[in-house]
Amino acid sequence: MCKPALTQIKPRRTDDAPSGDARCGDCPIRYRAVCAQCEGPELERLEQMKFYRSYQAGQPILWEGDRTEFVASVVTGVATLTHTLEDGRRQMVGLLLPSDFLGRPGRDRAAYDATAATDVVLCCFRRGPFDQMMRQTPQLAHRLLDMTLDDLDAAREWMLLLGRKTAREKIASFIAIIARRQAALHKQPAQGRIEMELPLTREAMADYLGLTIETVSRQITALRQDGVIEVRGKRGLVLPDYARLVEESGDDSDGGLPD
Amino acid sequence: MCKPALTQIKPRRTDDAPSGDARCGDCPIRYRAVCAQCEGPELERLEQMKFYRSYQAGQPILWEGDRTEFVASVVTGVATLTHTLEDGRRQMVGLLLPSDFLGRPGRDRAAYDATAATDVVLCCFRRGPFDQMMRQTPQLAHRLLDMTLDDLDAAREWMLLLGRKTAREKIASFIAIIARRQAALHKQPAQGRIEMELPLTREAMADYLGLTIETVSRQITALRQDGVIEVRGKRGLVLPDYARLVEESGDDSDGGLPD
DNA sequence: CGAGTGATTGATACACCTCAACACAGGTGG
DNA sequence: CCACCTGTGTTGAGGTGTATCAATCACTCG
Repeated sequence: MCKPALTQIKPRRTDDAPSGDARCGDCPIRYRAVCAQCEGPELERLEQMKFYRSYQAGQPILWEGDRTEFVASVVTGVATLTHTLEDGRRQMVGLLLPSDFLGRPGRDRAAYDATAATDVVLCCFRRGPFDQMMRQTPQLAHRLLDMTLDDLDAAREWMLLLGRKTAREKIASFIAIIARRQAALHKQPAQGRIEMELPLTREAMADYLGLTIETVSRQITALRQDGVIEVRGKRGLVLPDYARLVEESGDDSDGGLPD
Repeated sequence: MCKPALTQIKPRRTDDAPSGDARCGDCPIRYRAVCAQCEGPELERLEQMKFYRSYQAGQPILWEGDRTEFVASVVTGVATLTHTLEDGRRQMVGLLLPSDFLGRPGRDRAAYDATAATDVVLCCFRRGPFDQMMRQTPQLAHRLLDMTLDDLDAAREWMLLLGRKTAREKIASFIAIIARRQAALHKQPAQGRIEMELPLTREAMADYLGLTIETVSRQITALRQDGVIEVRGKRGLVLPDYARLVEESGDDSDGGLPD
């Protein structure tokens, strides 16, 4: 049905970033991440625990089945979660943008491959101490529950896309989701003319949408020819009219991923 | 891409079941539902709050956008969550079996349609009191977090199915999931010869798997002709060899839905 | 320059959808 | 009792959207 993954991840590794420089108070995701509702002594405790890690675009973060030593928040960049079948068919099952949470408390093995799609900085916590703190800190557990419920909603929206949308609608939906989340970063509503950057390669988009690279490429070409999008290089896009794109996506009420 | 939903839900309604008869101690899902880790006074408080509702097969439980007055655990039967696009394309996004939780704390509107696939009994809690209790009872919040994380894992497994599996693999995967969960109810591993009952119509299966009714029917016929399954009436199935079915499903390590 | 990677485009194949007819069981009413 | 209807599932013929296979292009890097 689709080609085995031939692409080899480059084996280069980034050393851990010099840890603990940044203060939580200055953190760009301070009020959106899992730590959002922690203050005072609790924030202090997290601050003590945390350490940063950086990954270059294309680097693996975790392999399915690996022991996980840490959980983490994405500070900057984009990471992906993918499932792989024995014969190499791959499906992306999660797209982690800044403030999203990576890892599952109470589970010591990764359920999916995690990969850096762009350069990524993670704010990590060792699993043991973090689990312990979660048991003692209700607002941390509540925040994580909220975020997980948002993830579940996003996953279900995504299932609708995978199961019932055409290739053209899938591409339009994907671009709309990215546009909305980039707009949300600047605290603006997505509307009118938008310039944006795709955070994924065509291959990763294909894995996200349950398509092949070729189909992704063809549909992008088609949307360009129909004036729905303009293409600027490999990753750059201009949306002359966001509403037009949403029309193409198959649903106006496009809920989509949590911001 | 697929036909608008023409099926009309029969307008018959069941009155609420005589509430509060059953004691939590006798509940068949006592140690698997959201209340599993509550004891003593907490269980007592839930017991006071709870009320039962019954729905006949085919009845709607909630419409997308409805105000939700309660959250609930499925006690017996099977319910479904579905998303619908304006043009009528439908995708099931959740399959709720006994002990699964319905509803989202902290949200007052339903995000999807919920429907009784078979006759269903729910153990309900009014939203306000339940939310309040969740804020005061860490083990309740933790249990719900755990269950939500399981749901998220299941949704992601499902995404792999929707995005990358063939029709035949989808059918085999679905049957395997149901077989495993039915086996789990009897606390047995799924293996060898299994007799089972499909809890869904062909239409609901199609909505689950992102297929059409016709394709579902054809693939079941094909699996029957290949000796992978035997068909007993509309809903009955015999699996001569569970392992053979799993082979057909595309993945041996078939994680799937939480039990 | 050549090698390598990511993306585009074209020709063809086929898996699944669409439309349509039919089978079968259960219920209802004359 | 049988004719009729309705809901559910099966089967067939044909069309189409996307995958597959393959060639080429644009860029970057050594």
